[in-house]
Amino acid sequence: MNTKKALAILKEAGYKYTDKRESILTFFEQEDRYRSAKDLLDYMEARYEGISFDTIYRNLNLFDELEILESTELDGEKLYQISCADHHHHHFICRTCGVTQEIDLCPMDEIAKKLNNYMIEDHKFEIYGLCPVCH
Amino acid sequence: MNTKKALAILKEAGYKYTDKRESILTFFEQEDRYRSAKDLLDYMEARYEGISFDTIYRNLNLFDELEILESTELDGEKLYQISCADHHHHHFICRTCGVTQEIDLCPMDEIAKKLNNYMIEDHKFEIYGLCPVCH
DNA sequence: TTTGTAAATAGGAATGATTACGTTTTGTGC
DNA sequence: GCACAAAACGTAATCATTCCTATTTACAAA
Repeated sequence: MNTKKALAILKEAGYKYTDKRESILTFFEQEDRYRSAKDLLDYMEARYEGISFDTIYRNLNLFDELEILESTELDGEKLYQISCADHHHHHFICRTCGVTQEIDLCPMDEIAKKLNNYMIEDHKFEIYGLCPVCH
Repeated sequence: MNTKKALAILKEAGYKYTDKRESILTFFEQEDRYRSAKDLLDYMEARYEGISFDTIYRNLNLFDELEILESTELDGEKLYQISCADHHHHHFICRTCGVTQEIDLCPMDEIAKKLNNYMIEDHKFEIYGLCPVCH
């Protein structure tokens, strides 16, 4: 995923192109790791004085829906990063810097068989720790 | 885990025995599924007029630390249930009623090998959906 | 049984993340 | 350029949780 592709997805879905949206995408493309709404707000406030929470959160939710971003929830805070692959995968997540490492192994197929009468909607498999740089 | 064993753990760790703590344990023993702080508060308020948030949250955190309860975080809310096994395991969790089904399969051993330079602290593997009763 | 004291609780304020909402501004198709 | 719907502003509200101080209580030692 890159800014160009993301703006195409937005246009396709009938959303407007704004400079704030482009900035948000640039932020996530540059960072390429999990970042919080607060992190984005700090970045945006430096560029757009008086930007509102509404703009931050509305766009984060929108981009998440459109799968331009992927999200997770850690210690009571939602985190977002630029969508990193088009196939099913999981992540190692660095608790210090938010960097992720893709994990392609997923045990769901095996497990689904054992949950016969259960309706499985989704699942979360994440590994937490410190990346090589942070420890 | 049952109330008796939990009270023994409390005593062992030097914590006091109070009727509120016993009530909290009774609640989770009866429920035997993930419940929120709010659920517990409702239960406790019916029994102890004017019980404070502090008592609810302090004891939830304490019981979680002592592994009398196990916890997870779902949709921005912490959930707790009575500790259900003494070996490593994961859960299917029903989104409607909070009932859990133990999953003994864990792919971490295989994955740890692939994350050579990473310091792995912990991991979360949860399956969400509807239990046989709720769908 | 009484007493000292550290732990537990009450009551409510504070915090932090997120959502809501009425008003104003701005992109975009015509 | 114009009209209109979407986006953003500014700020209040909400929700879960934590924090704080005064008061009460459980428990152990005398």
